[in-house]
Amino acid sequence: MKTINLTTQRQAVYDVVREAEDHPTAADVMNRLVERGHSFAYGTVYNSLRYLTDKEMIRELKLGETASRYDARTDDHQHIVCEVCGKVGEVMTPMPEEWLAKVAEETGYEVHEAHIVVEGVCAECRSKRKR
Amino acid sequence: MKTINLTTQRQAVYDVVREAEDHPTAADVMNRLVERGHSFAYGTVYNSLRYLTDKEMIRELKLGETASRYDARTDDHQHIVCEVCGKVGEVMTPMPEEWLAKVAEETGYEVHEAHIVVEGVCAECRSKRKR
DNA sequence: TTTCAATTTAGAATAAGTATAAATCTATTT
DNA sequence: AAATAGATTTATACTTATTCTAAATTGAAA
Repeated sequence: MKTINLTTQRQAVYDVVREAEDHPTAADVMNRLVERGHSFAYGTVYNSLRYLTDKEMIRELKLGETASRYDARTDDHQHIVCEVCGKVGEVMTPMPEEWLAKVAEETGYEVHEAHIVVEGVCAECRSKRKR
Repeated sequence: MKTINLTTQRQAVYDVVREAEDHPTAADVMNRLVERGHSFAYGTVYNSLRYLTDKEMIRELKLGETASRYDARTDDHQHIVCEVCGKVGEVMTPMPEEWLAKVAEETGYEVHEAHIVVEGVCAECRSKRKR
C-alpha cells in the first residue's frame, strides 16, 4: 500500500512540520495551525501526525521529554539536546557500523536501528554561562 | 550532600529494582511491592524512585515507551529493545569516544553523554518467527 | 444520486506522573 | 519524657500527553 491520501488537514500538518525550524511537539503543531487560520480537532492533529509518520513523510522523535517531537527530515540521523535551554540539534555524523555489529554479536539480537539522544550544552548556553 | 537516608519504603523500592531480572516500570515496582506484603502510596513509590535516581543508586531509562523503566545497574551502558516481545537487554559494548568527539565538533555542543536505544529482534523471537 | 469507506469532529477516557496538604515519623533539644 | 522541627509518607486531586468513541461529514465510485 503506497497510496498516500493527503487531506486538507494532513497537508496542513505536514506543511507545519516541514516548515518548522525546530522540532515541534503536537501542541506546537496545534498552535501553529491556529496561527495559520486552521482549527482542526485535537485528535485530528494526532491522527495526522501518526499517519504522516506511518507513511514515513515525517519522523516521531522521543527524546526523553514527556511529549514526542516531530521532524520532517526522514534520512538517517540522530539528535542532540541542550541540557540548559532544551534546544534540539541534528546529528548527521553516522554511528559506526562496527559498533552495531558488535552489539548484535554481544546481545544475540538482530539489530535494526539505533535511536541516539546526545546530551550536552549548546554553544550559546556555554558562552552565557562563562560570564 | 552525600548523606543517603534510606527509609523503609526507599529500601524496599531499591530492593525490588536491585533484585529485578528485567527493567521494571513504576507500576511493575508497585506490583512487586504488594507481592512482598508492602502497601505504599503510589506517590511514595514515585518519590522513592526519583530519590534513588538522584542519589545515583538506580538509573531511570526512557526507552521510547510511555512509561520510564528503572535499572539497578548504574555503570555506563546502553539498552536494546526487542521489537517483537519488548524484552530489554543490556548493551555493554562501549560507544566509541571518537563518535562523540565528532558529534561535538559537528554540533558545537559540549557533549556530556549519549542515551542509545537499539531496536531489533531478540534471538528467541527470531527462532519463533522462522517457523 | 445513492452508497460505502475513510476521515473529521467534539468530547470522554486513559495512563503516567506530579502537586498538595494533612498526618506521621525521626532525631535532637530541653 | 516532652517539645520542637524537619523530613517523609499518605491519600487524593490535578496535569499533561495521548488515545478512544460515536456521530457527523466528506469524497469517490457505482
